[in-house]
Amino acid sequence: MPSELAKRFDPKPVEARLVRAWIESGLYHARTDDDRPRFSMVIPPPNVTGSLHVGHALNNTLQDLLARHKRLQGFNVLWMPGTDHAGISTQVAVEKDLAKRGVSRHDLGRERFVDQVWEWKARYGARIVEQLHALGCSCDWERERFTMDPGLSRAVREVFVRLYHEGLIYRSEYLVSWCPRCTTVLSDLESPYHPVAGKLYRIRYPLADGSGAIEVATTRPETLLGDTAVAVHPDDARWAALIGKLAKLPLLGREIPIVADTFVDREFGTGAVKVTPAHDPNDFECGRRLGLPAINILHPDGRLNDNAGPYADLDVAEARKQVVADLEAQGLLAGVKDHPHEVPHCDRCDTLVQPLLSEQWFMRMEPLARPAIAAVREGRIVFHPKSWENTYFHWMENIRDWAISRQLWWGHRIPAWRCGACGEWTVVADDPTHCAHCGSADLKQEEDVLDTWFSSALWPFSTLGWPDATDELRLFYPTSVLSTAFDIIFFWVARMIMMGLHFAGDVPFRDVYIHPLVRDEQGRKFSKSKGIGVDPMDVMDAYGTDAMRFALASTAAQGRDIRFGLNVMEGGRAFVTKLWNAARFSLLNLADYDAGAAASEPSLYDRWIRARMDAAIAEAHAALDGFRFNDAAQALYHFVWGELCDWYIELAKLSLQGGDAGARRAAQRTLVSVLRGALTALHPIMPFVTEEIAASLPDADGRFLMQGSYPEPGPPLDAESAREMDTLVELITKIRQVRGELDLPPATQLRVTLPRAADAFVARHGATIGALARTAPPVLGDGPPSPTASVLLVQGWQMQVELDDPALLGDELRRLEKEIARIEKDLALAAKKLDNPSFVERAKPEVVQGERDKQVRLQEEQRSVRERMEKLRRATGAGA
RNA sequence: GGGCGUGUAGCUCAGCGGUAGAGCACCUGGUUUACACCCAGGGGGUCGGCGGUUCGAACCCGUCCGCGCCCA
Repeated sequence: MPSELAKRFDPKPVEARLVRAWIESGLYHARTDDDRPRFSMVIPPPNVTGSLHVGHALNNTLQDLLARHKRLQGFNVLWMPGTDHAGISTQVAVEKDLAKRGVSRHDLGRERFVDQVWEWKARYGARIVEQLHALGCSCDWERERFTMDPGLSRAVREVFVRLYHEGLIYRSEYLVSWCPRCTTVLSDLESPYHPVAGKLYRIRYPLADGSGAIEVATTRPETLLGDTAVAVHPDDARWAALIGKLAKLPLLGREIPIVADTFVDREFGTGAVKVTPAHDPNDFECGRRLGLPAINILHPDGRLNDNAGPYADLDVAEARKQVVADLEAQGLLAGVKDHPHEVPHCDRCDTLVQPLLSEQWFMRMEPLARPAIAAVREGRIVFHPKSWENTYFHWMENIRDWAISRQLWWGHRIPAWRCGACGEWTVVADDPTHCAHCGSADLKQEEDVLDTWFSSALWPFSTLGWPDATDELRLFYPTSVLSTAFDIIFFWVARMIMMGLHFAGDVPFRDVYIHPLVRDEQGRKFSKSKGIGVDPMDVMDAYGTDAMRFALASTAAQGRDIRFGLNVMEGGRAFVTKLWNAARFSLLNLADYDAGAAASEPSLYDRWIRARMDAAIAEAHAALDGFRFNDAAQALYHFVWGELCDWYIELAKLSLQGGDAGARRAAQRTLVSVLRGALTALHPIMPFVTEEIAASLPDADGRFLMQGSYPEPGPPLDAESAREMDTLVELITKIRQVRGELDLPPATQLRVTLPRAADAFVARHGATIGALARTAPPVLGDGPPSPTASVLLVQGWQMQVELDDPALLGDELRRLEKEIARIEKDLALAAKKLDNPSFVERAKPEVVQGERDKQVRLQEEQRSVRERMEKLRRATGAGA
C-alpha cells in the first residue's frame, strides 16, 4: 500500500538513514563471483587527514553518478575508495601541532615522530571518509585502501626494486628544487612559479689582468659567491675579445674564466651572465657542458655555508642585502632596476624555492613515457574533453627525470641500503641482512622516503592487490574511467598510465574525464589559505545533498569552469521539492491503487508521457556516456518539470478525478510507472529523495532503486498521436496567451468555438481544454466569427475565443498588431531565402522544402490575421 | 616568449552551419484541493570588433580587442 508523503521533504533525517542503509545493504560491494559486465573506477585518493572541499564534492558526485548509472544498467560496479598519506602536507601539519607544544620532530626522533603521525591519522583520518559517505558516494567501502597499508606499501617496494634493477631508478647529484623551510627536495611540479617584485642588478667583474671589467646582470646577486664563470654569447662582438680571459669574482676575489655559450641571451641585461652551476638550472647545464666546477653555497635550511666566506650563516635575503651593500661600497654595483618576474615557490608552504645541488633518487622517465604516449595516441585511453590530450602530449614529449626522494620521515622509506664496507647500494624488497655486493652486514637504510605521487601512481593496480594475481585485478583492471582535475594530469594521470603499462600490463583506465574547475561566486579560485570558498558540508546542510548534487551535475559542462553560486543551489532545491510534490500528488491519487484490477487502454496522454520519458532517459544515457553531465541533468529536469508536472499530471487529473474507473486505473498505472522511471533515471543524480519517494510507491517491493533497472523503452508514439498532442498543447497555450495578454480575469470561463472539422478532436479533448485553459466546453461552428471574439489559428483551424466585452477589442487589435509584425518579419526572411536562386539551387532539398512549407503557413496566418484586423478596425471605428 | 581556453538576455551559462535557448532576476495576473522552493502570461540579445569562406555563420577561417589558465 502506498504511504502518504510529508508535506515537505526534510533531507537530513532521510540522508542519515539512507547513507547507513545503503552501506549495510552490501550493494556497493563488487563481488568477484559475479560475471556480469564490469565497470570500475578508483577514487582519486584524498589526503587522509583532509576534509571535503568543493572539488571533492564535484568530482565524487560525478563519479557516484557514473557508478549508480552503470549499476542500473546491469554492470557489476566497483568503485574503489581510499586515501593518500600526503607526505609533505601531513608531516607539516603534525610538525605545526608539535610546535604549539614547543616540540620539534628532531626532539622526538624519527620513530616517535612517525608514531605521532599515525596517531594524527587515527584522529583525523576518518573525517573525509565520513564526508564522502554523507555525499552519498557508493564506493565499495569494504575495500577501502590507504597508500601506507601493508599491501600497498609492498607494491611500492616491489616497483622501486624492479625499476632500480631495470636501470630506471638511479641516484645522482643533480640540481633540484629545494624548500629550505620543509628541508626537502621538491619535484618541478611541486614548485609552481609565482610573481615577485624583484630587481635586476648590474655588477662589474674586474678582469684579472686589470685591463677593465665585464658587466653582468642578475636577479640574485648573492649567488655570485658560488660563481665559477662568466658567460657571453660566442657571436657577441661586444665581448668576443674577452673570451678565455679571467675575471676576478667580486667580494671573494676568486679568479673565474670568461666562457662562451650559446645559451646566453644577448638581448638580456648586458649580454654577459654570471654562471653559478650549483644554484641555477641554466648555469647547471652550462657548467656540465663546459666542465665548470659547481660550488654549493647553501645549507639545507637556506643559510649560506662556509663556501660563502664572510657571508656564511646569513640567510639568502640577508646575504643579498649585505652583498649588494658591499658591492656598492666597492664601486662594483653598476646599476639596479625594478624587475618583476616569476620564481618558483614551495607548493605546500609558499617559501621561495632554492635551486640546490644535491644527491637524490631519480626515475628515468623517457622510456616509460614512450608507451604511455602511444596509448593515448592510439586511442586506448581517451581524455574527455579531448583537448586535454594536447596538454598530456606536450608534457610527456618533453618529460624530465623525476626526483622521487624526499627528505621527510612520513612516507614510504626507500628500500635501499648502503654498505658501510664497500659503499654500494643493495636494493631489495625484503630488508636485507648482507650487502649484495660484498656480503658485509654493515648496512644502513636510506633515510629518505618516496614522493607521495610514487605510491599514487600505482593506485589503480596496487588497490586491486598487485603484485599478487588477485581476482580483483583480473576482473577490474583496467578500470573503466578515471575522473579527476586537470591540475593533476602530470602529477598523477600521466604517471599512472606509465606505471600501469609497465607493471600491470595494460592501461590503467580507458577514459579519463577531466572535470571542471570550481570557482566561487565571483569567479575566484577556491583557496583554503586565502579563506575563499564555500564548505560543501554547509551547503548540504542548508539545501540538502540532492540539491547540491543536482546543481553540480547540471552545471558540469565540458570545457568550462563552474561558478559555485548559491542561486544554483536554490534551483537544485526547487527541483527536489518539485519532484517531491509531484510524487505527493500522485500518492494522494493512488490510495486505492490495484495493479490487478481491469483498466482501460492507455489514453493518448498516457502513451505520450511514456514516450517522453523514454526519450528523456535515452538522452540522459547518451549524455552520460559522453560525460555530458549537464545535458543528462537538463534532459531529466525538463522531462519532470516541463512535461510530467506541467502537462501530464494536469491532463491526468481528469481521469483520476473523473467517474470512469477504468480510465482512472489506466492513469494510475501510467503515473506509477512513469514516476518509477523518472525516479530511477534521477537516482544517480539525486539518490536520497528518489529512494525515499520510491519506497512509498504502490509497487514498492522493499528493494532499493539501485537494485532495479532502467525501464525498457515502450513503443514510440505514432505520428498521428504526436500531432494530436501538439495540437492540443498549442491550442491550450494560445487560449492562455489570449487570457494573459488581454488581461482576462483568470477565474472566468472562456467560450471557445472550433470548426466542425475539429469534431472528433473536441469530443476527445473538450474536457481537457476546459480544465487546462479554463473554458466552457468548446462549441462547434463554421459561421462567420463573432464580432467580439479573438480569432486564433491552430494547425489550420480557426478558433474563436469570445471576449464578450467590446471594450477589449482595442486590446485585441494591439495583440494582433504584434502578431502580424512577427508573421511579416518571418515571412520576409523566408521570402529573402526563396527569392535567392542560389539558395533554392544549393541548399539541401529538405531545407528548401521546409522553407516553402513555412512560407505557405505564414501566408495563411497573415491573411487570416489581416482579415481579422480589418474587421476589428471597422467594428471599433463604428463603435467610436 | 610558447600553448590552451574563453567572450551569447541584467546575472550564471547551454547551443557550435539552416529563422537565438535554459535557470535565476525582472514585469503582469493568480486562494484551479501536489507544489508561492508554486501556476499562467510577458518583456529583454546587430551571439566582443572588423574582414573572409558559404546559397546561408553565434557556429568555419583570418585578424584585432578583453579575460583566464598552463608551460618556459
